[in-house]
Amino acid sequence: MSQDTPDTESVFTLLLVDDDHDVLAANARFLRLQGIEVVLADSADIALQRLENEPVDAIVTDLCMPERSGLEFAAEARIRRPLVPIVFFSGLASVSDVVAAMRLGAVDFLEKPVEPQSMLTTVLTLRDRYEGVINSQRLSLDLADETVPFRYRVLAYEKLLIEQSLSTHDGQVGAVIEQLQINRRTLNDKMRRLGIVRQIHD
Amino acid sequence: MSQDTPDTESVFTLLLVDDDHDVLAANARFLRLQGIEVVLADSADIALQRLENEPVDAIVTDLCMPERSGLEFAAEARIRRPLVPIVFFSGLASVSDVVAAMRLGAVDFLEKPVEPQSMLTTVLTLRDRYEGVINSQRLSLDLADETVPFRYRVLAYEKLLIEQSLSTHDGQVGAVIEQLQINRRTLNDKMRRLGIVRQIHD
DNA sequence: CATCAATGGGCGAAAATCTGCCGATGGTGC
DNA sequence: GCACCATCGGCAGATTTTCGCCCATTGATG
Repeated sequence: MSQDTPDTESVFTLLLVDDDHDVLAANARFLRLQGIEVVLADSADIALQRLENEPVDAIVTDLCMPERSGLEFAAEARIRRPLVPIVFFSGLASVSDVVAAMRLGAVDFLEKPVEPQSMLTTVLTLRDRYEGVINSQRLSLDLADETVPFRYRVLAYEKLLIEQSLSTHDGQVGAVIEQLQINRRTLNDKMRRLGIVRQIHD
Repeated sequence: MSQDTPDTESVFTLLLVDDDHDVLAANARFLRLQGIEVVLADSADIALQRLENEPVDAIVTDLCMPERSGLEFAAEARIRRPLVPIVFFSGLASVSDVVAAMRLGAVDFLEKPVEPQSMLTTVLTLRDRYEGVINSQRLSLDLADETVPFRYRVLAYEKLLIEQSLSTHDGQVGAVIEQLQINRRTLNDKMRRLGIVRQIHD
């Protein structure tokens, strides 16, 4: 509802990962000047921690990092937040790196040196998509915990999908049925089982 | 069940696209020797025609072609056959080309000169996946695609969870059972249904 | 060769889910 | 009031999934 609370649900937050502190700080400053909320991490481990503890809506990460590479990090991040878009950047990317990154669900791949402008464009695209697709629901569900049993994780995902579709269609169940190609009766049952409450905002 | 029957009831057909006739013919001969059903096209236009008129289960195409590039072709192909996997190969691929290709749903990207063996491996992978797809409807892993029906998206997520867990535990099924807290029998069934192949790297 | 651990899979009963049929509710327009 | 539309839910049969029991295979070990 409100918009200037420090952590509303409507704030779009970017997780920026780079082991080079100077580049990290410079990029962060630039993005913040453009009004993007940025969270920083100078290693994959830190990034994973932040990902678990803070609401993150998109990730921009370096590919080459000591200890854990960007690819490994992305794989881990994927487990915790399957729907958060990831953008890579790197100077020495081989074709197979790019393929691997895209397979992990990368949205884009920027080449170093990254033009501030092109990074901004990419991030703004992510934000627009975020605004468009998800309004009220936060992308980061608590699918985080690896100790959560398989069944519950799948249920959480089902719930997320339905809530997402509901919110993009303004609570229209009929539209959800059509989009998800799911039987009406089944959808009703699932909503009740998963505790999904349809709310129409007029 | 079966594995080396020359013409199984489920015929897997590959569409091979390359503007270089010699390369095209050579690759086709090689693949046919391996028992792959191959359909040829020496241009994007021809390929699109064939795609419309003949049953094609996978596409392998050159990226650089006169008139219409591999990317444009793939985009068109995508419209006509959204679920057919596409593999690109090219000698001079830029990062942005690879990104564009993967976005168009490419499954892999091979670099020229293409080793016959690696092309074969890729194609065989496609065929295996195709077999799995036959069994459990279709499962082209696309967690982001919103046009994919609910059920398939959930199945894709289940597959992702299991594969992730498998890979973090180095293929140890026992560890997966423990982590996901899933019944061993159920896991086995799901793996078979979802076409998950456990691969141990020693 | 016997044994053990890990895994895959057939069988079948129990459980869960899907889904068509039908009635109920609430809002809108005539 | 009545027709219409969108939605929800009970009921029950069809379908799918789960999972215990039991056995086969494989690879390592004694």
